[in-house]
Amino acid sequence: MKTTTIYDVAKEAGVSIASVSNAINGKGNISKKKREEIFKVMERLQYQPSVIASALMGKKTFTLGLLIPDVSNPFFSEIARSVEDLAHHAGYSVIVCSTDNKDERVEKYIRLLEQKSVDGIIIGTGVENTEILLQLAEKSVPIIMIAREVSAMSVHSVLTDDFKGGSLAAQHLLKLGHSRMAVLSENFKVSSSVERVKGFKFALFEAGLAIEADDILSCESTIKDGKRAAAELIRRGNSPTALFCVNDMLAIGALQAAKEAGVRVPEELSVIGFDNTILSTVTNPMLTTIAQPMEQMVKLAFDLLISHSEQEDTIKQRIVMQPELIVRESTSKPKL
Amino acid sequence: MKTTTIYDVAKEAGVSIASVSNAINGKGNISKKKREEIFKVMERLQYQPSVIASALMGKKTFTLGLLIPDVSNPFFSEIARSVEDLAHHAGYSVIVCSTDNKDERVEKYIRLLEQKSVDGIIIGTGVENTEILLQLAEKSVPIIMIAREVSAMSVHSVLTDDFKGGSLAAQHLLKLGHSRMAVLSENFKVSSSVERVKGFKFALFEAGLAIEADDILSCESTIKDGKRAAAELIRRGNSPTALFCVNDMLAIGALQAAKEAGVRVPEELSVIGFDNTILSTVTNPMLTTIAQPMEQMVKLAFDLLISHSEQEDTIKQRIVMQPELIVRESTSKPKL
DNA sequence: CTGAAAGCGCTTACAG
DNA sequence: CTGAAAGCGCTTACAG
Repeated sequence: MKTTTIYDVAKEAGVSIASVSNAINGKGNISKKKREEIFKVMERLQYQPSVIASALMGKKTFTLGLLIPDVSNPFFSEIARSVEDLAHHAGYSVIVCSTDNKDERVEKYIRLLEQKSVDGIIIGTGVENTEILLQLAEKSVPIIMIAREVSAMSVHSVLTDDFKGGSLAAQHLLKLGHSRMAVLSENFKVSSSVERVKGFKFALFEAGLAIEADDILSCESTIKDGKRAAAELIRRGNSPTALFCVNDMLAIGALQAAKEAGVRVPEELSVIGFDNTILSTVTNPMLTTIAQPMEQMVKLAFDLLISHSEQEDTIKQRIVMQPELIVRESTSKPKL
Repeated sequence: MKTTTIYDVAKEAGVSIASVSNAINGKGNISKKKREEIFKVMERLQYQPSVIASALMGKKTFTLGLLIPDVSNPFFSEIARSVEDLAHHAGYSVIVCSTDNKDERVEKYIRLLEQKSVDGIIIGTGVENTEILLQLAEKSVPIIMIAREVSAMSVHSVLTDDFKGGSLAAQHLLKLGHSRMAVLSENFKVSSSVERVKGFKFALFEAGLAIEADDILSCESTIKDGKRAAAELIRRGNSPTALFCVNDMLAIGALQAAKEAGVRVPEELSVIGFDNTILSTVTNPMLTTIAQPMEQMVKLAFDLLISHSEQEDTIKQRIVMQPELIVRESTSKPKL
């Protein structure tokens, strides 16, 4: 079926295509009468302007790219939803790109998004080879980082104070009376994880405690991996009384490992997560965790991205948000 | 920064833009020498063809739309990931559209997708006013329904045998020895839910049992709603020994209600869900549920959509997949 | 206030 | 094998 074009409505309305275009965009001067006439015809013909064509004329595509490690991970799917809602509200659509934290995927996706002339890219994924992003930042497409950071990058970024978040976790555990703690960390290449661990250690240090290198386990970021690592920790015996997990996935793994080993949470082992994903409300016991103000972060990021695309030369901002402790059921005083 | 166009590489390579285009698309005949020359120049200039421009010439946009109720719902975010992977592999990107099962959002998104000339739309969301879809089906953009159905629609669809799924749940409970059961159903407008409940009731009927109208509760599809409905059921007293929830979200709500009321699952109340989302492995007890073969379904849907876009006239297919019972910890024999 | 014309970056017959 | 030219559906100066 032939789609109706601006020519069809121009002919039907007895005007030039320029007038139709002007009517649509509220540009130029058109007599009220003609405008109304044109709108009527558009309606009757069910005319839909082609954003493809108008994009080719240098207008926006009203499409945004969102790079995240994995949409099927609740933390990121929640981000995706927030982005989508804001975008939709502003007339944009969003192309979701799951990178699995693989640089090659990042690169491939970025190239794709460039070819499609997206109006901006929101990056919520880690990148090892920061060259990729630096190059991208040089180009014309506006980008912004969210919940991730690449050092010394000249791009806007909005993130949580991960160091503070780690400290918060430690302080909570400290206050409950724990002194022997362990941590499950994601792959040390993820900057946010590193910061969280640092913050955790620092708070311990301030309290006059130290954490043994042995008690900091590194693993991938899946439930399964968290479970494996936690199981190992438990098997070792002489276990800590509390476990800080750098994200909720790992914490859930830890919960499962404890359950299998017959270790009661929180009575025998307190577990604290990070991110406050929906998962943390679903476990039993429900997970104590550190929340990032994701909705606000997404809002800030989005606004920055969109306004940025208007005024090229704004100074790159780095907005840091405050994390918050959410106490639920997985932490308590250590058993004597 | 001016982006480099086909003209730039043509000039640089000393050929016409037609030759560059031919080289890129492997069309026409170009001497090997010229082709290589051209590719070298493209590389050097970091030339990226504009899909916008080529789309305007009637080529594909290599963009797909995905309509689902909510990306932040694990069931759908898993679908989104599968779709994305297949799409990416085939060179497509996907625009994710969360509809909240609202017709107005469906309409708005569809219009947006049309204006962007997507190559196809995957619909995994319910629609009340089927007119919307019927109209869409008349148009040129190929569509396919997944995990949802709109009666009498002349579109491809791939779905699970929800009736069978409901029966499976009932049979499992029956076999365990339950005779007094209740069901938590989503909004009766969702076709798949209706089928599931029907299947459940039918299996009961075959076993010579009936279910009282009172014991079939309808609610929205959130954890909170499931919790509220289940709490009501429990509060009523004279409770059933088993509860079939039409999806995992509701089942989780039921688990929470039981926990709050001090009703032990599965000892005092068996709970069975539907969808086998990641959530069902995270609860404690882990959720017995009915799985849909989502990956296969997405694969079939995707292939159908893409091939469909090539050959307009294929007969509309309706592919039905078999559900599977996944027994975990939330169901057991009823306490005497 | 309105329209003819050029142009966005490509692809595709069509000559040569 | 190669290039000139028309055209995809728009927008935007520029005349009138």
